[in-house]
Amino acid sequence: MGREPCCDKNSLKKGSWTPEEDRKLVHYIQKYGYGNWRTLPKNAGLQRCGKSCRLRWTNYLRPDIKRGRFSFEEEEIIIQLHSILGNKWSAIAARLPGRTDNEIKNYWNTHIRKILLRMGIDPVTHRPRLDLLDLSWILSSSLYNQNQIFLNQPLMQSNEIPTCSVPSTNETQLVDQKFQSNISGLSGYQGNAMPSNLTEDYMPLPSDYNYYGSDHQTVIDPSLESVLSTPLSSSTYVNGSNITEDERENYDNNNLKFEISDILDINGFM
DNA sequence: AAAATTTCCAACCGCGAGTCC
DNA sequence: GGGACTCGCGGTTGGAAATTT
Repeated sequence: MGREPCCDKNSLKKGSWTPEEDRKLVHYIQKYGYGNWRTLPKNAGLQRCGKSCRLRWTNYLRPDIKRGRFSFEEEEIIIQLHSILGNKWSAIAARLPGRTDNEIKNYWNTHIRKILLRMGIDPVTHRPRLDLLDLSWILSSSLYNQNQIFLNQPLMQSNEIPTCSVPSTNETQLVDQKFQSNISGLSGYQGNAMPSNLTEDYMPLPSDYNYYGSDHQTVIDPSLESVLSTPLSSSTYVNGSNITEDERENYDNNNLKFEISDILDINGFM
């Protein structure tokens, strides 16, 4: 009748793993493999539940795990796949060699989700929502106060449809279209329900631009700088060349100027 | 310098699907 | 056939580290 419980929970250790426990787990798996998580802890001399061992191995100890910050390309893939798959972290992780579902999930929740919310994008639907846009952040930014770049930025191309000052249903749609168009210009991102015929008209950004990367907003608001930052790696590729952190930051900042103004026709709200 | 607050992420929890007995 | 179990997944949390006051 059934199986024995996988472990006696009362005698098991919980919490952070010690280097010694890691060593035991790695040593055992290297020698015998990890076929049966139920019996592994006992055989390996660990006072842990098999579930905890599996998690520790798959999320941390596996030799093929890539550690360090996510690259532009990886961030692009995550956003693109999330727009298609939703919170299917394991499915997303399957397409990012060396990254775990837990790591991607954490990165999404701590970095990307915040960026999308500040930009007025619903992180669930990947569609713009004005009620999510953090206008206070835009208006209080040093960039706006000092240079009013948002206002001076040429918002539209001559062939674009002008927006009116009071958001109407049509304008909401237009903002939506402009938003999707800009997002679609970012390499890799396609979003949902993007009107494909608008793409070229509304694509002021280079094809290798990354919209999430624009959250390196030191110029806008230094307090937000860390939002996209992850430690360790000191350089990143942009346009096929290696750049420093500062260069990446500047790159992102420059793109933000375009991005916010294009996403929202700020003039219409002033 | 210290306290308070925020951020980040490793690890835990609970659930559903599939498997075992 | 069905209850007990494993496995894998996604959501949540605890606490360390970083940042701000």
